[in-house]
This record gives sequence, C-alpha cells and structure tokens, in this order.
Amino acid sequence: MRALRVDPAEAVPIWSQIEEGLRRLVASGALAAGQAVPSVRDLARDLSVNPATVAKAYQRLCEAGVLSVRRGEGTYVSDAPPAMGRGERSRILRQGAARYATLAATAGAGVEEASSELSTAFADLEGKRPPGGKS
Amino acid sequence: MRALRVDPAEAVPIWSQIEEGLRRLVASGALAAGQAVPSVRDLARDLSVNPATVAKAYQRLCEAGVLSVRRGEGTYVSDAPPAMGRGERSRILRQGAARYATLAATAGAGVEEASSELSTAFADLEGKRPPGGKS
DNA sequence: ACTACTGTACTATAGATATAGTACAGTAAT
DNA sequence: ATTACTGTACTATATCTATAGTACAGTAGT
Repeated sequence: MRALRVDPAEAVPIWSQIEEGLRRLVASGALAAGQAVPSVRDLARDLSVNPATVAKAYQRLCEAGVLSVRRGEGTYVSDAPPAMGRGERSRILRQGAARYATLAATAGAGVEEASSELSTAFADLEGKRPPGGKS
Repeated sequence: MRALRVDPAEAVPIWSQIEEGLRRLVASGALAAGQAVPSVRDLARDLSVNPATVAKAYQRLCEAGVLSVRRGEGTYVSDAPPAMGRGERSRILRQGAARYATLAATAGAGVEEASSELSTAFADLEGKRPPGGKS
C-alpha cells in the first residue's frame, strides 16, 4: 500500500496534495526527523506524475522548514519542525474543525458520529496502523 | 458580516470555494429549501469575483441537486436535497475525519482539543450563530 | 411593447497547473 | 575520471482557472 496518493481529478492541485500528504506523514510520525524522503524522480514515478510537480511540493516544504535538502544527496525530514504561532495554530484548528463539521452535517451526521469518526482517525494516526480493510 | 467568503490566494479554485460554501450554508440550514440564492451577478459583485466563476459553482450545484434553477427567474435551494449513498457517506465521513485529525496533529493538538473544537464548530453550525467576535 | 431582472453562452486575454524533455551542478562510490 | 545518483533550472505544449466584456433567451412587472 502506498503511503501517499494523489488524485488528478480533484480541484486542489497535485503539488498541494503531495505537500499535504507529506505533512501528514511527518505529523503522524510515519516519517521521522532526519529520515530521507523519496527522490523527486522516484516519487514522481511512484505517483505517476511529473517530477517538476513533486519538486514544487518539496520546495514549498523546504521553505516551510518541514523538509531539508542536501544538494546532490537527497531530501530529508527536518530535525527541527517549525512551531506554529499561537494565534495561527488556534485559527488553523478552528477552521479545520468548521470544515469537518460542515462535511459531517452535509453527510447527515451529528456531533456524536462525527466525534466517533474523529477518534478512530486519531487512533489510526497515532497507531501508525492503516484503517480497516478498505480496498 | 458576509456569510460567504473566498480567498483567491488559496490553492483550491474559487468556484470550488463557492460550491463548498453554499453546501455549508444549505447543510447548516442558513439557506432553507426553496429559498432563493443571490443572483450570479449579485454574488459575483459581493465576492469581487467574475460572474462566470459563480455561474460555474451554481451549475455544479444544480447537477448535484443542491440547487434548482428557474430560467429567467433565479436560482433556488432544491426542495429535495440528494441523499448520499450509504457507502459513499461512510467514505466521505471517514476521509473528512482523517483530514481533520491530520490537521490537528500537525498543529500539535491531541484528540481532546480537536474534539472540543469540533463540538464548538457544530454548535456554531446548528445555532446559526457566527463564531466569536472575529472581524 | 418596454424595462429590468434572471441564467446561459460565447470571445479574448492572462496566469497557474501539469506534462515531456533536456541540461546542469553537487555528492558519493567505484 | 567515471558512473550513478541527487536537486534544480530551463524550454515548450496543453489544459485549467479567472478575468473582462458582450450577447442572447426566458420571466416578471409596468
């Protein structure tokens, strides 16, 4: 199973999907600090996208301090992942919660079900164990 | 305060932001079934975007069954909002939960804080009351 | 009929996105 | 030096996104 997936049909650009996916892997601990990430060409081949698209995601993550590149050698997860400002952290969290709540409401789910799914998602994240038998 | 906002700087296209925003308003009940939505030109002026961009969002929402257009008269919230397939509903919900959990983890938040924010977001949604004094 | 609104359908332009392909500089191992 | 990898920087093409502007068909009120 690939740890990273992209969908060209989505409205959000591929480089953004890659960026978000890598942030996820780093945040969940699947990619530890100092660990090497796939080369631009390897990941591009793996995802069936253009190397330039992967390069753009890597560049943005380097600027954000999530990744660190050693030229000619490879790209690695940064040792000191950047800390978020308190105000921004709060804003991001609130916005994400609103987004998920909207999604759940649209699907006809209430607080309980949404919260339950959230707990499951957290467990999957921290347990580094992929969610149940989905194809 | 505008009920709908868009950010041209985001990676996700404006028509997608409008579509999602309207889905949110409908799901939260801020826009009741049968109620008229702003005209393409009005909303475009209000959001400072192009009418064609709003039109694209409206068209997609019509195809999805969320909106219903009476030609020459206006666009209205559909009386029978489409029900999601059980499998898809579950998939969407799970995916949204995973996305939010990732976001929270990236921000350094645990299950408790994420769940708390979720409850707040739900209350804001169902209470039709905008979140605290944000400008 | 006239006016004013509605959604829709074009043209044209500019920028972002994604693709393929090529080339260059730095690092490591031989 | 050679080989093989790394990230980066280009050209060129095609598609999508977003813009401005114009035009047309349908509806309602006068």
